[in-house]
Amino acid sequence: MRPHKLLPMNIIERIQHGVVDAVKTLYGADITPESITMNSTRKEFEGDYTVVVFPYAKVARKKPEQIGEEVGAQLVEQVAEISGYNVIKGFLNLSVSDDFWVQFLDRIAGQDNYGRQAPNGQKVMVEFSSPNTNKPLHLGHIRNILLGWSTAQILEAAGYEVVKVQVVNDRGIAICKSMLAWQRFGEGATPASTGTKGDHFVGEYYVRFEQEFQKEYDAWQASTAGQQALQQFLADEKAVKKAEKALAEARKKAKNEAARQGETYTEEAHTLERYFFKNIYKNTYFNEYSELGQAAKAMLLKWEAGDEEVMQLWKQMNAWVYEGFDETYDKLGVSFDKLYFESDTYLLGRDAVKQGLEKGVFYEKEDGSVWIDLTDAKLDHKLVLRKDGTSVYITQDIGTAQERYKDFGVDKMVYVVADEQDYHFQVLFETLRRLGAPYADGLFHLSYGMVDLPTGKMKSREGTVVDADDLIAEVVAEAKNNAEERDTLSDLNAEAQQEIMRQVGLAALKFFIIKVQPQKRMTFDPKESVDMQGQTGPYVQNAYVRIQSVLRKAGEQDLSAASAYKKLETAERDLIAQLYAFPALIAEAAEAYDPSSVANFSYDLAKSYHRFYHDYSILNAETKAAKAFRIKLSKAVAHSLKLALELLGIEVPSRM
RNA sequence: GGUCCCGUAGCUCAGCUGGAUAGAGCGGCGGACUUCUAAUCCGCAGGUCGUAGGUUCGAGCCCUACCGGGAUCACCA
Repeated sequence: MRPHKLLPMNIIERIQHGVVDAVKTLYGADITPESITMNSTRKEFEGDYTVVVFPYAKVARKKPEQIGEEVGAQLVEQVAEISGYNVIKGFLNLSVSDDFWVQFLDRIAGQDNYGRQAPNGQKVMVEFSSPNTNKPLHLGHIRNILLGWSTAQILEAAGYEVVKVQVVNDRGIAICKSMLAWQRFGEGATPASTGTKGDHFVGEYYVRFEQEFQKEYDAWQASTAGQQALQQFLADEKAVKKAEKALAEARKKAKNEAARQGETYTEEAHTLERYFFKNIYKNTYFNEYSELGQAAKAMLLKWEAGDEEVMQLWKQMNAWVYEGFDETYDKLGVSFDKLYFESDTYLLGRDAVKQGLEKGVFYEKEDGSVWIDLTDAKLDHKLVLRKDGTSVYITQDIGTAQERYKDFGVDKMVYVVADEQDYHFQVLFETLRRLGAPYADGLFHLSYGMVDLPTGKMKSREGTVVDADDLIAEVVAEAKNNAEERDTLSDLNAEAQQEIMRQVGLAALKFFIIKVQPQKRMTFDPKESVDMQGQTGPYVQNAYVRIQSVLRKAGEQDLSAASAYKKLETAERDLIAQLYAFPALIAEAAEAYDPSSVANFSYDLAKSYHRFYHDYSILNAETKAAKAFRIKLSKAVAHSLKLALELLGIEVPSRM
């Protein structure tokens, strides 16, 4: 056996350097290691890694096949870990020695933290969830929360110190609507008195407000004032033309939608009059005529003035909501290091604007409003302070970013926010950059696509929004059905069973959502989300559970015989190679802020293990060495499966 | 109209900095449990990678145009 010393470079880098040397000595050409195209060898060919040698045909002035032969021969000679090669067309397939893999497995077998990088001294903040406090969490929040949590875990594994935060949108007209409705129609009811979860309780009053407002608005539309508003609009040719264009598009969409759903499309639902009242005039009505609108606005003013009664009501309602949110977060298994409340931060940022104005980052218009000119960054002019000196959304975000930097001194900030705010974050980041924020280069908007249902978009107005709590209950119930059919847990007490079903059900839901790349819009089919077979969370958990079962049966084992195992099966090499690639994959996932790649990795690893498990016996392996080796390998696979799922926020049961 | 994102099998999705015959799962069909958990495994069927050009030894991936879906272009948040 060739002595193997631990080398600083990994096998991939060693191959690359070997190729650089070979090309230099054989053909006298200089290439860089990064320029080499290297892949894992495809299953149908022999080998572990493949180097593409087409690009060297020019400098070598030889056929790709010949280059492959020459480089391959030299690599076997020069790189100790390469045991053989074969060439097909321009592809040089390299085999890594079994020795190397066996020793690698031996090395990681003792590492409790394999896959996790040492701290890199950098600190990153991840903001996610950030709900409004006027209604409960829904499916969209779940995607956000899972992405945020998972990204935070991945960054931590990659060596960052991570601070998880959210901005709670606890103020504004929305919560005032809930407050007002409760005041008028609540008759002193509480979550406790009605047996309702706090966030749902408050959400009901928000809905109630909207219903009452709609009633009021409908009546007004028929009134003289309403008809006058309509006539006035109809007289404005330009406005009508514009509306008709938009209306035509809306009709087209509605028709397509109806056709897709097999429903009938009615023209009456899309008249110009309806369009006017629904899409053009509603805000004006709310702000200028609506009694309820006036009352809600008055309440907001009182809140801003610190009116005691309003403040008390506000605190009460938000407290109910937080109680509900906490329950949902608990069920999802997520937590935060710090909460920022909009009621505290909404006035921030004005000082920053003043300083920026002095530095010339912003400019003032004649009316006193303050703007930033981002046209040279291919963006537009953007208002940062109204003429009356009050702030807008982005002002607050500028202030909040600075506040956070003061609080934690982070190097990076990741905002997990849906892609409808892409433009906002471009503007925000560019503005912070110009203000000279030291963390400017570390700003990242983790933008994700909306979640659609098989029936189309979620629309709160049409009641098609999928509630987070309902969804969680559903997947856990489905896990329970599955478990009962299987009857593998009947010797456990009810509590232990329930815990496993919770873990399995949530695994199905979480994996289903995280496996899709963030930037893609995703279709959420409730039926598929509770699937537990195939490419699912429970499938990955099951691989782990099978290993635990084997390990239980194996009992305490002396695994030293494993090093005598000399000839690896293909399935075993596959598994070890995947384990080998794991740390780099985590690093890439962290760099790209992409949890979906970790989900895919976990699935691939589980799949390889399931196949291995099916094809080879572990406890009844042909030799002592094979048995010890396979137990060792299984343990290492279990460790990486567990870590991978942990990075996705998925727990692993030891039975299921 | 300007800008951005997406378009891969019936459905849901992978496809790493361009590399071999484009891969999984679900659904369909057919097999494998007296043997370590069958929430598993194996086989079959299923594709003009939205369309048309271009760059390249080589394009699902890069460039251009177009088509389809979505978002955004507020002194809303």
